[in-house]
Amino acid sequence: MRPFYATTPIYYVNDLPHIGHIYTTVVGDALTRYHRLIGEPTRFLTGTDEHGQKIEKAAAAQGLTEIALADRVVARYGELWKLYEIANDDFIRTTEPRHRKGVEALIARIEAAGDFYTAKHDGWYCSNCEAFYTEKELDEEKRCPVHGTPCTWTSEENVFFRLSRFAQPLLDHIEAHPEFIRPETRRAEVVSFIRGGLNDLSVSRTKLQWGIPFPGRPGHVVYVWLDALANYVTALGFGSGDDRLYREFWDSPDSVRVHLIGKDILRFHAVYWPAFLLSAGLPLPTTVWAHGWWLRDGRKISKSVGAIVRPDELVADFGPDAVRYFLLREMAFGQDASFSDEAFVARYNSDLANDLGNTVSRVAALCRQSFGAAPSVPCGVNEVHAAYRRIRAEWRQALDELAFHRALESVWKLLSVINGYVVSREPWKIRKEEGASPRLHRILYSASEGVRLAAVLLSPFAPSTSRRIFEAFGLPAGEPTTDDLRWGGLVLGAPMPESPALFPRVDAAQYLKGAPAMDDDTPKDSTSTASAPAPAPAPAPASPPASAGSPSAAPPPSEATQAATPADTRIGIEEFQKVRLVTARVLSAERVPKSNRLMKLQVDLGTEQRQIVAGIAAKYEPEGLVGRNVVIVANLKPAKLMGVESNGMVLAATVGEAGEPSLLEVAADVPPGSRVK
RNA sequence: CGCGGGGUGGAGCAGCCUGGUAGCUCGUUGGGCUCAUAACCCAAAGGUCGCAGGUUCAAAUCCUGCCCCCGCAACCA
Repeated sequence: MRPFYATTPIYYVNDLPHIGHIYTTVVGDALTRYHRLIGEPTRFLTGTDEHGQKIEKAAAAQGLTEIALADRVVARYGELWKLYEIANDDFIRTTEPRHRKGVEALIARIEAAGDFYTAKHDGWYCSNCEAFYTEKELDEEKRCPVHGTPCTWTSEENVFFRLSRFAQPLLDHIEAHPEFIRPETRRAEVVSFIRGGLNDLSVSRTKLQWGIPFPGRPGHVVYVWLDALANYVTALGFGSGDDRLYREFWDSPDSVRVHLIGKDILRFHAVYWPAFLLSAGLPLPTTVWAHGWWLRDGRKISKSVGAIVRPDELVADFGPDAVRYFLLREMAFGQDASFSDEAFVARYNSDLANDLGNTVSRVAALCRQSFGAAPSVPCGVNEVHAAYRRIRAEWRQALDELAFHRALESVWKLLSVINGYVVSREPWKIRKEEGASPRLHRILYSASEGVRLAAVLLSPFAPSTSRRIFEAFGLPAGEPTTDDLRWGGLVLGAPMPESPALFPRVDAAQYLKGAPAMDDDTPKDSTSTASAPAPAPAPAPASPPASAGSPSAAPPPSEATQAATPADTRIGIEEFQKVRLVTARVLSAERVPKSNRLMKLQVDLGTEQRQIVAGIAAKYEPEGLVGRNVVIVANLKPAKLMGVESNGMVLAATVGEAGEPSLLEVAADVPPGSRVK
């Protein structure tokens, strides 16, 4: 019995929960449930990363204390995980005393190993990333490559970690443990990164207060990543008086320790974290598993159809298991996958309604009609049983490789075998001819037992659906155990309650049309959102992965956090008049080189001529622009876009999801420079 | 040389690590069944596995080069 320990990254509380977070967490939950099902001691951890400058700033901006801000987001995660039936054993917050103690203990060990030193560190610092960049990484404006915001030349004394010492040990470890970084492509990525040379890592900050004070270095706060990564052991009681869990799940030769992460935070988990552990003389994780990203397939049909359906809405409409199933089935684990409403509804109808739901109700109905209860004569030799043995092996192998999509495929194979079996035996005919004969009992026993076992195999993925299936066959609805994986668990003659359809079919066309319509028509009076779990964090096309937040992670979150405040955003006429709108004629237009959106325009304002850069190149051709009479904002401060100066702004309507521009134009006889108001 | 993903029957994908009859879902066509959520079962049609070389008895799979799509980022002042 190898103890199994799975973790998600701890999520940065400056970020709202999105599909990436949900995905990683659902994966961790399913994986842990699987290991529990096969009889291993398990532990599943998730949590939140709450320190760092971004939090400090965000809290200040909202007039809250940092901890109050974090509390809010943590509450949200709590609801979300409940909604998705995430059975995490623990939830760690980096602001908890137990975490701080653990971090101090970890640092003490690294310190004792002599792997810290203090040095003056200057460089270009991005406060969003909380990281330094080299000249090379910045553009001429010294802007951060991640955020595009200006970096500041900063000079501070930092504590450094001798990361450079660990290049070879890490390579050796990776070499000796093929399962350490998966999938393979990620492993190669890390190896080449390490071979490129490792610089010592600055692991303290003096510019902020919101963090764990660096032991023995007054004025220094522990760098967020060193702080955050440590959660995987601090949550087990590392460095505390009671480290039993730590000894069982981490510091034991048997235990299997899996970090599930998004591929964007690979470096932190596969290089920095193991290096910290090596230095501290602690065991490394068994496997760092980097999954892919959920991309949004936006362009299939016109934008009005199937544009945006958020996981929240899907859960409301279809239940958490449908979403869990979709996430785990649709993505080949490790690769990117795309999230589209069409695919969701298709899977829902064909897999969940037709295959799973229908098979359950079909077999259950046959039993009820024939016996008014579960079959009471067992059967041990039949094709369902034979197929099950094969399928269970496939299922296990797939799950041991974290190939959730294949494991689910196996379960569906079993369903198909059951359906084929039922058709070939035609129990409805037997019932008419022989009544409730022993033969009929045996046949329906095989089918029912197949359904029960399918539900057991499905339980890590869709726990509540499994329970409902058990109930339908009069079985106890608890979490299944190893014994339940054996053929023969059906309770003979158990009363079978009438049960509603597991997954009622939906009309795909109607649904895809209907869903966005609600978005468009309803003028969103803010009160109507009350029933929806969370206002959708509406960001762009791709859902960034679930990151343990910070440096490499997603762009700064939108202001959606404030949500629900129906502030009066109307302005007075005076304010509007500050904006000087005039008409202008386009004299010439050319694309800005290397840009796919920017167009450089020379326009005539009547009294003057000026250059404006507009983000319309995706839609308009230069030739088609010349001579047009457009409306511009004339009194806008000049700015540089991709190095090209822009003196004003061309007005255009923004159409649809993609934000396609449609130029505002006025009649040809309006002279350039006419005031627009 | 910014980072990354991908090109496999009509659509969406798996298989590639660990070479050896090309597989799944949806769709199409024909048949069956009527217990079941207009669900289910059987069968069929449909593929130069992006291109070109190479390694090999054998390549979708390994190596080299090339072409093409897509996402992110940089820019929609």
